[in-house]
Amino acid sequence: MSMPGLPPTAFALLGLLAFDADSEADSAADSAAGMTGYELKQRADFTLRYYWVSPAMSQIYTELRRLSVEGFVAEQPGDGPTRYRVTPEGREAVERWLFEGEVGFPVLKHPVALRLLMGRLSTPERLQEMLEQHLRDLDARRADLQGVRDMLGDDHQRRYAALVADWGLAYYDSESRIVADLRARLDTMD
Amino acid sequence: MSMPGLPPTAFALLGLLAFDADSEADSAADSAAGMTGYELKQRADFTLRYYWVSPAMSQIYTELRRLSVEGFVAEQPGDGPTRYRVTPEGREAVERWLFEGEVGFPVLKHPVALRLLMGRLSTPERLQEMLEQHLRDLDARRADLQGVRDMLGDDHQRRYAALVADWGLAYYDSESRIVADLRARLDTMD
DNA sequence: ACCGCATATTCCGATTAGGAACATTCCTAC
DNA sequence: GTAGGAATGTTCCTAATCGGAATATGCGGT
Repeated sequence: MSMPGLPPTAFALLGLLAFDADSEADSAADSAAGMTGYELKQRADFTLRYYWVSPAMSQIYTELRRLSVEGFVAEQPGDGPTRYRVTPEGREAVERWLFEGEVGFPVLKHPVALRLLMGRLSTPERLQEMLEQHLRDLDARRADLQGVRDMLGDDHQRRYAALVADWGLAYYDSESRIVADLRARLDTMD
Repeated sequence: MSMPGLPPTAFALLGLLAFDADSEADSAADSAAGMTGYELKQRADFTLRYYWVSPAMSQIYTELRRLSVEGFVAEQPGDGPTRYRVTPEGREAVERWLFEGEVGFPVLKHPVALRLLMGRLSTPERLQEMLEQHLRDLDARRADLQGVRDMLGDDHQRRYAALVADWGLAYYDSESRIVADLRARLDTMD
């Protein structure tokens, strides 16, 4: 019950497992219950990476073991790979976590902004190039996320995921606009 | 010369030191040259935290020692605290780093989006509350950054810092707008 | 039978995070 | 002046996290 100890990533994984359990409840005849660590990694790379981090494999398994100790997930070592399911306690724990304690402010690690900050030590041409590249990266990332958004469709089960995907898309659009403006300002700066 | 080894934070600090050196060159009669680790921490908390991380003290001193080994900063152990200055090699290293290699895409750790993603496990009321709190946090953060921006003024030396600060302000504004829209959509969702 | 690819898990070293702990100096109210 | 507290300056420790190499094990195709 040592709530404070679990890192957000643990709850994120727990959330994915809860989601998976709910989905499988519908498409009943689905072979095995729960997910393997590998599958969780896939899922995390697909959805989580846009708003959180894409956890390393090592971390996935670390968190799974920890969640298992807490009784929030149940391991099912069949003949094949180990499958993990959320327990009722686990589900309760995520729900509690969702509205408990400090949510905290987003942390941004923005290598482009960091370099622009030291613009004096570079040249306008190089900075323009860097921003142009950033715009291309933004386009690519936006396209990826749009793919995710399309896949979510208007399925009621996934409406929150869709909401957050739209948030992300709007963010990328806004960032592109801002960077375009910056490029214009850079031109008239020196 | 082991360039690849140095983490971005090291270059960020090196950049701050370079900036400091340039500033002191103007206001000549400034007592001691260079900065102490403590001062660097302050400076980092003031400017770097908006686009990068606010490095822990331990990390500041770790990086300083590493930079010293590389010959990118010079330690000056006077009678008081140790002061650090960029060396010409250090300055060269930042400049090289600025246009060399992969810049990389920003990484966002967004606890609010993460929780909204699991909205199914919460209630609309709680989610609204969370988003409202996020809007308040955004306002506060924006105000802080505006303070930084005001301090930068239109000093030619600091024009890039000002540019990046404006970027940040535009980002906060956009995020606020997006979240307000999300709140409206949430109301009509269930 | 063999190749290659996706799956599945463990392990390791290096970084990073986040402060506690510890001095020292500086300022300010009494 | 001086006692107490705030700011300065540095080290140290523990945990978390990263990032991928290493290692299996199936499974499908030829």
